[in-house]
Amino acid sequence: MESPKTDKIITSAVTTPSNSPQVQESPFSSYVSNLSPIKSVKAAHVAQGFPGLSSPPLVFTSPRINVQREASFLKRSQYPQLSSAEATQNDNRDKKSTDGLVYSEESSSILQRGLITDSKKDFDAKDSLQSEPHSSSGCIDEYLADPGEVDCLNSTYSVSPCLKQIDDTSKPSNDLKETILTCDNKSGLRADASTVVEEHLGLLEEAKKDIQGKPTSDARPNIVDEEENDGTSSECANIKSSLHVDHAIDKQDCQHSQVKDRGCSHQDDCNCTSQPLPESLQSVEAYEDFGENENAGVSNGLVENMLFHGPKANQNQRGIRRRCLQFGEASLYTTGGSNSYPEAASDTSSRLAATNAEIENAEPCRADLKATSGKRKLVKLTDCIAPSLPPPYCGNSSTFCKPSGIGLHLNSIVNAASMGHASTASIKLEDLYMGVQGKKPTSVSSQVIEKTKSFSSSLSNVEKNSAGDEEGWFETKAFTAASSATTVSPNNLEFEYQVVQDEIEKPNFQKADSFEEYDQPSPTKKRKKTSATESDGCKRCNCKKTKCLKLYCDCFAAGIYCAEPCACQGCFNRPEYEDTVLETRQQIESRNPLAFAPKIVQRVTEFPPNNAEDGSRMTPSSARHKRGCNCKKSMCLKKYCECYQANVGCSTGCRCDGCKNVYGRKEEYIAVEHGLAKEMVSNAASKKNLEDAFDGKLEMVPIKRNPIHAELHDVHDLTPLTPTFQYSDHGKNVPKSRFLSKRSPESDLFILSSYEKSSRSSTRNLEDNDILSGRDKDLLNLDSCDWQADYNIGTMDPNTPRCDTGPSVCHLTAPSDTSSTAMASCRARDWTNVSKVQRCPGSDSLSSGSSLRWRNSPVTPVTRIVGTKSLQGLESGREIHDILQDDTPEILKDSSTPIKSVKASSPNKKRVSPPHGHIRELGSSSSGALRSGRKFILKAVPSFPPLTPCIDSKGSTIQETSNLQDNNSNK
DNA sequence: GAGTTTGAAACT
DNA sequence: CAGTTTCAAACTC
Repeated sequence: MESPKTDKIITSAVTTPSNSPQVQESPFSSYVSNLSPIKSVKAAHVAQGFPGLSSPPLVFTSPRINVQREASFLKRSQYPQLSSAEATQNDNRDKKSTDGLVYSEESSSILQRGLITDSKKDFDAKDSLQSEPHSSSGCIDEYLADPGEVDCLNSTYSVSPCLKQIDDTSKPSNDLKETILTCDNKSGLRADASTVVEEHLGLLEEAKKDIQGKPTSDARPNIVDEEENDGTSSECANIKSSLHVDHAIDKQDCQHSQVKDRGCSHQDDCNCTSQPLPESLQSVEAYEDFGENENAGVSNGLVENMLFHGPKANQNQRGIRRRCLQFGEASLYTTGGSNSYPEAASDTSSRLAATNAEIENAEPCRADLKATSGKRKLVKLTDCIAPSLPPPYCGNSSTFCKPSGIGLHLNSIVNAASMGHASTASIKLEDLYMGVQGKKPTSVSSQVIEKTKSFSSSLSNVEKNSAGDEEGWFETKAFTAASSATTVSPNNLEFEYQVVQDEIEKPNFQKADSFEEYDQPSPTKKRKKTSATESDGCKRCNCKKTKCLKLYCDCFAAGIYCAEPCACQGCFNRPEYEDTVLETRQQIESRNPLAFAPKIVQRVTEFPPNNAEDGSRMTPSSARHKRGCNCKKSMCLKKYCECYQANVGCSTGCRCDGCKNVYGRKEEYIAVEHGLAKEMVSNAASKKNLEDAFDGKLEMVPIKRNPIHAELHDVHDLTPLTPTFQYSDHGKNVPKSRFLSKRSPESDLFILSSYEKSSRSSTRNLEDNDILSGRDKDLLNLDSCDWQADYNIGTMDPNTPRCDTGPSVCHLTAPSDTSSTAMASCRARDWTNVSKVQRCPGSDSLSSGSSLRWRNSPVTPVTRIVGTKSLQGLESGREIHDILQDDTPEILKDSSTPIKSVKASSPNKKRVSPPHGHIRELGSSSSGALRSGRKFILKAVPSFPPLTPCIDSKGSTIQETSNLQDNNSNK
């Protein structure tokens, strides 16, 4: 392998003489990849490792991950010192390890090997070619799994340059195979990729030109690059359907993949990079997928091709896993990426011209992407990178302002981050990284930075859309991603979202500054803007007495370690005190399982299709605070109010006095809910009809239902284990459910239940909707996509394909895999949701997604189930959305004050019809999209082990009623 | 920048 | 579960 690699390397070096960026990339990418792989793998493991800790793992898993990372970092630090020869040795080691890691799949193993070899080559090439420190290579070497990542990184970077070249040369390579192969073999991308990729890129560009005929070629090429890099994600998005299935197959895988995705996101483009070592295969597949995607992208039927490829990839579980991961990330990308081609050609311009706030509402990323194709690229990159960055570090995300996100903590951080520059974030990441390691990869970091800069510059050249700002932005992100990857795993997701949003909103960031700052080792103090103020755009804590080990500390509450920007005193919320942090977290969680759960749950207000009603009902921002505020003097008009701070309206859960929340008054919310309840009641009349329909439906699709039910049951079983997970996402959905389940006010359980319901509903819906008949798979896939999308995004653009949603779904599933990552992801989603909400108050989808992640993260099983559910009941996705939307408000209320929420629920109680079996209920709920969604939620609530069955019955009844109506209408 | 206000978190 | 205290952020000057 090595010899060929060397050859490839040589070739790559030769081929990329002008590819300084690649060279630079190689070190940087390698560095990043090292981080990401470790993180991803560890993160996943960690997350799993902390099953006991429902929520804590998520947040704090990162620390563990960090620990591992630290080891990796340490190694890295060492590597830099290592000679190139050592680096090569390391590469060999990695190869060996990777070989051992190679999972059952032979193809995957082969792919991995190829990747590894490629990566090795790349590294070697880098070493030889690049003056960059060996560290990167060494790091890469250590992380066998990373090779893929490295390759991805390299490939991504290289690709962009290649794209540039191609643009110039516009090579007519029709060799899809070659391109694909290169894609598959990331390493090959660099070595061979230089040529092949260029060709491929050239083809792509040509195809784009032909297809699109739009001037956005630049943007597209970038997009292509992104797709290639993230292509897996994009593909995943496209392949969502398949993914869903995959998810169903391997929930764990999905989780891992998610984690990986996170890692990937951190790493950059390549979701692949994030993939754990064993999943290197996945990465490879992802690459393959990318290649395919690219090709597809070239052709108009990108999405379709993607879809096919998804399944093609055979992609066994691994493939699926990857996809999930990629999807998760891809979701961000895919929305843009997947859309990019198909949409880009047709829609992008229009979209760009007139970004549909609504559409974008569903997915901020999308909107952003749409806003500027170039941004899309950036977004992708940013997505990748962003995740890596810890929320607090998040860059400026100027636009995002506040992620009003799900987690206040996160939000706060995010907000601050939004204010700050992405560059700063990157710097912070480095600081964190250094802090974690106790070392400062000064040389490496500086080199990396420089490389990234140069690379970014090259990219910028390549990408017209990105323009200089984007370049800088990209660079910073990439850099940050690398750094972040090293440091914070859990927060990555949040970070990503923030970053993405920030990028979108404000593509320009202080790149140079960030790098420069970053270069400056002075880790914490220099930048810390004394207080957690947002001056940097990154909020940070200023704890003086709590040692940053209490929820008072935003960092701690957000599940992230304190970093430079923090002005805390006697801080123990640092990687070196990981054990302490974890213990503390556990303690806090023991008291309140939802302590670290996102505080803000989004409703799926937008839900467009069926639910104009819901939308109307929903407050401008469907998101709500789980527990609600308790403001007495601020009238919910100041940041003292968590609801206001999160840019969400107050709900029934709030105990505020004289609420004047500009985002939605409690009274209004209640009124809306009442209206909903009335509707529910009216629908209840049709329950019988629904039931009948259900019976028939059930019969129609017993198999699906069975699996779903089984899953649901499992979920229920699981739910008790990890209440936190459940609650988060479903919290939104919960609202309804909360009526049903009074148990946990905040309880994730509600959320989970909602998920379950959603899944059930989805399944039901599928059945009810004739999906059961033969469409099941397709429906499932599609539905799952939709569902996921709904679930994640909450508000999918009607226009936007499921692809967008798909990624989100993946994210959702992914979080579950790794608690830490999940946390991050959840946060990220929350943020994203929040951000979206902020941007687009109407969109609730995002919040829901975040919540999902939470659910997933804490309770991997739940997430798994969810994934399966999503798969099964993709169609129900809409319903889910509806449910989420409807639920979200309730959830918020519920979550915040389940009991309190009960008031709101009271109306529902009337409607609730206890008796119906869950299945029926589910089925019924499924029928009615919106209503069913709600119904599902209700049912879901009961489904949760903790939740009282009575509540469930109620919920089920309600949903059923709604479903009945829907069914009736359908019939 | 210091001091005050505010509400969440923690404690009893 | 309610009340009180502690805490850090938000806010004001």
